Amino acid sequence: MTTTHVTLKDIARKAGVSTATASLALSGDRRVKEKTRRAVEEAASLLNYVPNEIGRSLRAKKAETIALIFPNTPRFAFSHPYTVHLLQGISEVLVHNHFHLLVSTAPSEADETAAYEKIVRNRRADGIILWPATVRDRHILRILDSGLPVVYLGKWHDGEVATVERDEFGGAYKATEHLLKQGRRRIAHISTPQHYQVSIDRLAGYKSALEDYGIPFDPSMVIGKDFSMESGADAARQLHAGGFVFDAIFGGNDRLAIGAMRALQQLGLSVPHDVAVAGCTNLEMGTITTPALTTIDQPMAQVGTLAAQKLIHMLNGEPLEQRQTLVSPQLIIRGSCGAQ
Amino acid sequence: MTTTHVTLKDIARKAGVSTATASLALSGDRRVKEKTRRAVEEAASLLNYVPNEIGRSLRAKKAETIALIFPNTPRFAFSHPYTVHLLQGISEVLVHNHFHLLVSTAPSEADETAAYEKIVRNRRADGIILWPATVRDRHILRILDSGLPVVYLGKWHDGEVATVERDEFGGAYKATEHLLKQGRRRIAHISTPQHYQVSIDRLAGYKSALEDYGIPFDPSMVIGKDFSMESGADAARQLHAGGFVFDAIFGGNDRLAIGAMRALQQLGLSVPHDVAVAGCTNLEMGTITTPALTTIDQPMAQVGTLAAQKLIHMLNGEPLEQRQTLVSPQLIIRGSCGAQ
DNA sequence: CTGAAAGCGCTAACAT
DNA sequence: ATGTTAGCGCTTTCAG
Repeated sequence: MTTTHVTLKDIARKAGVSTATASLALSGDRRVKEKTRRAVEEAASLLNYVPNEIGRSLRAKKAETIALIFPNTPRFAFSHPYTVHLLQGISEVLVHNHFHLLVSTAPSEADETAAYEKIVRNRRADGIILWPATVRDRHILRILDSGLPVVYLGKWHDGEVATVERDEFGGAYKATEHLLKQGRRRIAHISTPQHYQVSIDRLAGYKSALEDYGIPFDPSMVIGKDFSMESGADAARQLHAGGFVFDAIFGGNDRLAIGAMRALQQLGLSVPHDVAVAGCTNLEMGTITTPALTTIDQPMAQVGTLAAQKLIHMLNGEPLEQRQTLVSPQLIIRGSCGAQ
Repeated sequence: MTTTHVTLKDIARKAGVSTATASLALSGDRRVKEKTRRAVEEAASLLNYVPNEIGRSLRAKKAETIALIFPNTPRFAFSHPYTVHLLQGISEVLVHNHFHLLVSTAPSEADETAAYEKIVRNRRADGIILWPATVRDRHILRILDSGLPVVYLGKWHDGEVATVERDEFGGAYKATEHLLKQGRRRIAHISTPQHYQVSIDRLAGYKSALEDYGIPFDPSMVIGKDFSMESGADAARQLHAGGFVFDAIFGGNDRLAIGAMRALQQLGLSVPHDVAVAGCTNLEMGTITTPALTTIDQPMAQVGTLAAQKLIHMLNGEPLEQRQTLVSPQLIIRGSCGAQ
């Protein structure tokens, strides 16, 4: 039960040297005599010395810590399907570089600013990986302005800020194109709330694919919902009840797509025969539907890895090969679109 | 672009007082004159002062941070189905108590000790929430011995250590009992690796229910697998091919149960008519199988909440109402067992 | 009511 | 080769 903390002073005394020498010895500085070094090391291991990183941080003005900031409540942050993969990718890099990971969420939607400020300016972290909030969020600017190194996980207009961005536009394009390639021409889209950049991008990707295939965009084929399976089912029923002619649905995420698919089946329609369905986010759930869901996989672990690496480079003062990185999604073809 | 950090000294100078007075003023100490306080506060807000928490921590010998330690690699830690809910529960408490959350994983299975030691003794965190490792993990003892307040998220024999434990035994019991109540008598169990405490507990709960209903335990009805759907399918095929008579399966987790269910259906068996299936862990995926999966829900967000609250109490030197808390799982009845 | 001084644990410039 | 000193930013006696 080692309750009291053993400090450098303790081991210096034990080894019969000054704290300065002890410090140098432990850092392996060659100015200190071999014999002294050994004495110090022995004392350290004997007393089970572990340096107090707070003291070290204060001195060095760095914390060897990076913060992952979600400008959202914990509830939102940790229910997002991407979060775990992101955490995994980030952790893998950090753990190998001996950095700590601080995970920060906001107490409430109202109270964001305070939370940001605190993390950003209190020197608890040397750099920040910032999850994008809703597009209107003005607080982000503060973080970006704070002077701390930041990697932003989304689109940013200003070429100065480092980003790792996934290509949601391209993903949506691929999914829609896949439907088009299966001969579908009346493709509906269930969109997620448009104050998220990803929602905007997915809608745009969908439109762009239609355009490239000469299909005029029909706003009545886009139906806006939130993120749940139930919403997807609603949307499908709504499309059906509205008497719209449609032979495919591109869901703004997998939950929407799965909800829609099941609702269609309950209405007696066949997927993919009557309506092909594609999703986006690659939930494990999509592997067990009948038919299994064609979807878009975003390499979120890779996003995390790249972001962490980029940040560490910045902290080391090393030049970045690219300030802004775009990672490519992958189309996962399963049965729900009729290919395969 | 606030690059240079503004310190207490800066605002003291600006307000024309000493740093001591400035500090007192900002902390709202009533010894300082109203007028001075206002001057200091004004200077602070003018210069956009945010206290350096590293300095404060060094002084106060606490970090206002708690660490969540997974004695596992990031890959393992963040692919566990419970993790996100746990994080959510913990974050919610911490964010309201102005604590930071450090999430710590191990670089590799071999390198655990170093990782633990560092977090535990370097004073980066004031307390620890510890995710259980495999039962043989001896390093845990070090953490528990470190003198830092710890809340352990599992079973611990010693009544001294604070725990928040979910009742996996009870969950397995409930699931098995539910099958028994549906009149099933030949219940197989697909178990997860037995070097995890939860696996042992679930197997024990299963056995105990059988016993209470007067069914002799038959070891050949337990088949050990890992965690995946494919393993569940394997197990089901193996049971089927082995010519065992069985009318129900209790899966050691939902993936195993779902895999098994689907394999059985592919073999032409009906679920629940021929074989009832119950799982355990309540994945969203279980809601969309046909039939939907009966399962056990462990309130992991609540586990997180309780653990964080308990730890904060300990840090505040407040007495704990209970050192060890057991949270109760809930049986979620859906179609796969024939009830409902 | 306010300021001077000390010190948390560490490291680095500067002596010796 | 090692020790002395100073200081990172903060809080808290202790004097005044």
